Amino acid sequence: MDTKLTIYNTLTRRKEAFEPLTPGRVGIYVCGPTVYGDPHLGHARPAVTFDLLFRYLKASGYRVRYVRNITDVGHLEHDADEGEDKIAKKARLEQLEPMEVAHYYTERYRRAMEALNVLSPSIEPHASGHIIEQIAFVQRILDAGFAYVSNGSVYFDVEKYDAAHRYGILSGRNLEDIVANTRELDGQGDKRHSYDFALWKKAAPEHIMRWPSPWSDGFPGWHMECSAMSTKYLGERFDIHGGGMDLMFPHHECEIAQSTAALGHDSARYWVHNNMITINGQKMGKSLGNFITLDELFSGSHRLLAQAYTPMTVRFFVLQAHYRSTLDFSNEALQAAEKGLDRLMKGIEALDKVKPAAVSTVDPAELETRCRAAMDDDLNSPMVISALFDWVRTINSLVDGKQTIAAEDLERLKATVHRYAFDILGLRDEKAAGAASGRDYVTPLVEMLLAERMQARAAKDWAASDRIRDGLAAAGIRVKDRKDGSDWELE
RNA sequence: GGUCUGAUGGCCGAGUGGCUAGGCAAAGGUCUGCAAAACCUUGUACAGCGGUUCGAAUCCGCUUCAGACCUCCA
Repeated sequence: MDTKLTIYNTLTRRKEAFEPLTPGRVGIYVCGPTVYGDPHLGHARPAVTFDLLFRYLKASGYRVRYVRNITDVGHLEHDADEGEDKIAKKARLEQLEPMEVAHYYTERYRRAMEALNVLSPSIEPHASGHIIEQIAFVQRILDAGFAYVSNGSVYFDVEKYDAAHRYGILSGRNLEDIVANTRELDGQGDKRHSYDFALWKKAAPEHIMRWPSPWSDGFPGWHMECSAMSTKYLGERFDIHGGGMDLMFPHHECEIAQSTAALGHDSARYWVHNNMITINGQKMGKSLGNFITLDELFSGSHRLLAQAYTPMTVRFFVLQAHYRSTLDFSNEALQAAEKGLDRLMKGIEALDKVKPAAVSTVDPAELETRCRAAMDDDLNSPMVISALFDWVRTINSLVDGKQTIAAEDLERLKATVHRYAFDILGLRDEKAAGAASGRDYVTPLVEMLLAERMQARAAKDWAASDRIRDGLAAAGIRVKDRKDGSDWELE
């Protein structure tokens, strides 16, 4: 709780000191995925970004309730009469139950998140499980006079709201801009104005996903779930609301309007938005069809991929850029991340080889100070990584004996490195973990062969030595000679 | 068209009025029977043009270019 965290608040367009509403506790709501497709690289960005925030707040001593929703209903494919739910549409195409589709992709999403070492949120509410709350929320807005019923649907009255509270505070738009720039779409006959948005939609006869309500059999509008569920689980006021920048308008803007209309005040204090991942300079997204799914990334099965990348490489890649910058995908960048991560992990492993000395010529407090300052400065993970890399060099010089460290400082250094690399950045030493499990199995064999090779080398029988090395290499075991023996690792 | 971001060395990517970010690649070196691996050393870049300043990549203006949102999107 002793952080001096500053965080960029989209609402005010500046970095602000973070002060929780309730001392020692933090409530966070983040817009999660719409589960009608495989999670892609773009989904990794907010997941990792807010995981970083979640981890840092927890590591700083806060008790955090982190709510990340699953959207399994409510997003319209098209507006108005064509209002066929995305989930329902896909379901019909594939002859599946909507919930079957939603469940399938929810599981896929969870698995991908687990692979990325993204912690499970405190609560992961489904929109479909909160229809009652959403209906109640719509009713509150109606009661407050900021919505109207039209032909079985309920619409938000943007004009009336704007007069009372001003619409557009998050995205920096005013109503005239919106009027001038909102396209008139077909079939909006039920709305008074094109910029009004649906709170409840009456379902067309063929629409599968539908629930009874006071107004019609239908389904909630696509901004409703976040207002209803954040209020239910975090209260009428909570600390942080996060999501991708592309959600700022209209989604988050409408959320603010809904909450303010129903509650009389805005609910989230800090609005935090991660930037996009781009590919060839363009946003990666389903609408552009240029996205790479996480599974494809992990398996290398996409025409744009030169190779497979481990989940930790992807995580590290995301963490190497600041969350508010765009991050451009390329094989070169992923490969650089892969190698960099490898170097970092090897450096951390080397910590175990450091022998304590009587005095320290290095001060691990420097690392702690730098990492903390970086995290406090709007979650600057690239700076944390930079500090860790500087210390990898220091660790290597400690191993070489060029620098020395006392036992107490060594423990402190280990604790700091682990805290930032593993607990806060959420990295995992995949190779070490994989090797440990594989090693048990093959160790006796490999050790025996390496002993043979040692003898051959001692006898300067290079042919025999190389034969053993090549044989091991063919089995996926890389031999690394040292002065006094050999190390080996599984590919 | 409106609103808003950005332009950093071969690549990715931080930073920000004066001090080496970092990673990858590259070059050199250490080690080594060879190889691999590992480690060490090396980079003076900030779109262009003006302006403010003792000093600007960092602030201001203009120009050019790129992107995001304005429609579902992480």
